[in-house]
Amino acid sequence: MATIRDVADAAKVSTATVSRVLSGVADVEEGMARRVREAADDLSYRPNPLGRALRKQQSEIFAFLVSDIENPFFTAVVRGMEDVALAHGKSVWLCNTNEDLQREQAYIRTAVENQISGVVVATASAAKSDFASLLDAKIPVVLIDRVADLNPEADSVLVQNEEGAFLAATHLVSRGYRRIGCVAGPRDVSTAQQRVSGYRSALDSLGLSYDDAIVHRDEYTRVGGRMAANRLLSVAPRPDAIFVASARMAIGVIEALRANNLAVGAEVALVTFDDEPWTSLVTPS
Amino acid sequence: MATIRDVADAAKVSTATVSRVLSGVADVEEGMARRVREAADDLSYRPNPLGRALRKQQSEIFAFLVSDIENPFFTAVVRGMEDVALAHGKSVWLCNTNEDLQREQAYIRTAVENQISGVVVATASAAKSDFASLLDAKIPVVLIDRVADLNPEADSVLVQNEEGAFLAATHLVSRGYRRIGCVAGPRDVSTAQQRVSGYRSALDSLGLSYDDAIVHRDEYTRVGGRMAANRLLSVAPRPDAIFVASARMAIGVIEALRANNLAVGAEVALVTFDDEPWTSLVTPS
DNA sequence: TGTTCTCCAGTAATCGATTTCTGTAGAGTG
DNA sequence: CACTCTACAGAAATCGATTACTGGAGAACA
Repeated sequence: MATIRDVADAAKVSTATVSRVLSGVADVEEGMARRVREAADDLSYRPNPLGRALRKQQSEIFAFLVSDIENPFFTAVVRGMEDVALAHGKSVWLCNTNEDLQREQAYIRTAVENQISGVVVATASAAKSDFASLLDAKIPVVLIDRVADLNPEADSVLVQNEEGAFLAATHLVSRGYRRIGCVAGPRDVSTAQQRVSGYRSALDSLGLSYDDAIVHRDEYTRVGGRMAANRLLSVAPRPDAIFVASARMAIGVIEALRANNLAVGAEVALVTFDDEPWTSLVTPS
Repeated sequence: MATIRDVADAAKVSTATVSRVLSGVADVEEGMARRVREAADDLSYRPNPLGRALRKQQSEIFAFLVSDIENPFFTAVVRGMEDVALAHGKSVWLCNTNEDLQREQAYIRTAVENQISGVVVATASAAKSDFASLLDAKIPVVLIDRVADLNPEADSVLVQNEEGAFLAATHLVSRGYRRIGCVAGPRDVSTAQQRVSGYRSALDSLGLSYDDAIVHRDEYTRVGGRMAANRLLSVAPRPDAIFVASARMAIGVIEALRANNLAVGAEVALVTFDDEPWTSLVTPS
């Protein structure tokens, strides 16, 4: 691994000149500049990112704090981020917080310490996630998919959760279902709140009453879906349709319906948020 | 952010002593050591990882080079790696090579430059992936899921691909199917080679002949599965069963069968490698 | 008492870059 | 011709840690 010293010696200039030539921050006499570029090329010199970050107090690395790496929605986002970052010569550091606030805080601390140049984050908790330490360190933050109550000023890229849920519930009503249950995500995740809210306002606007007994929350996972569905199906009178707030959960919900010998789409209708590859395989799709 | 200088000043000792106390490499008089620990505590000092890595020529970061972040198999691996790394105070840097050799090489270069302390990798190509530069830099490498022909000495954690494929094909034969096609992964990925090999030896051992015309390879994706299946279904005589070498591909295969109005499990039987959540939802499961 | 050894803490070098400071050569001006 | 200004390159400081080297104090021993 060649260092800037090696390049400087080969080109018979000082390290300052090498730095100036390669970063182009100041004018350097052309003959000298050419010698430097040739030496750098010969030695296939690449600046040591650690030395550079230490001095500049800023690394070339972005972090993506994702709440659940197994969620296909986020993996798709990762791919996009990485394409853009790589095209700009930066790297993406992917951190799985696992919906755990402490783990999120640990990663935030690591990001600050490593002088990460920017953070994209899907928060673990709408109410309790806090990015003040990043903002204090002047590290740009972009929220994705989920908002954070403590940092309302942060930039964000969101899904139209409320509108989507409204459409889904409206669809069920338009097909004649009247007692529509809801399997939703955790209470302190913003997307879960918004989807329940959209579901509720659809019922309201269509003259149906909202019934808390048939709205069940659990984790955004297959197991969470199954457990919420089991609670939901034990309520009398049983719902004739279910709006599920996540495709991950929908797997568990369908399993629960089958375990109860309820024909999906006939005895109990189902609409889910998200789009995962397998949704084309079930009947009805 | 407190630095070692701040701690040294607060405890009225030199930075060398602070370093020695906190890392415990040498004996320091107890009164002094206590002052240092208290000062570090008061200032909630945490060593700057960049400064440390630069001096020690070794960071506290592991990298996981994954060939396809959207593959649930790898995301499950990521979660496990992260649990262990975090318990040891290390971080995991996740890099999606997207089955692209150039991207893999770019990430390897970045890993070397950042003096990463270890790399786990699912190779992009069995024949062409090369980790010599990591090994030269004395960075430990562990291969996961896929082997690399150029680095046969590397440690690896693998799946029993050949055995699994053997069992799957044998299962189909035991159910009475005789013309068993195969939808496999890319030719230069080791898992794909091994799964085809297991499929083939099952046919051999059961007295069925291997027919290259009904073995079709494509990318380990839904689209790859659909395309391979379409090619497979156009062969006469048509196979009465298919061994699919990946669950991702199986989604595409099932779609192709349906598009051709072939009842899955009746007209054409199907067994797939892997286990994804949705496999319980299709009929037969 | 003088010499050697051990213990331990401070000084300074080091990792590899960037950037401020300093100095020199040549051009421009009165 | 003397002075000022500009351009540009090298010297040195800096980022924040670790660690080799240095040196002083006290113990051990002759």
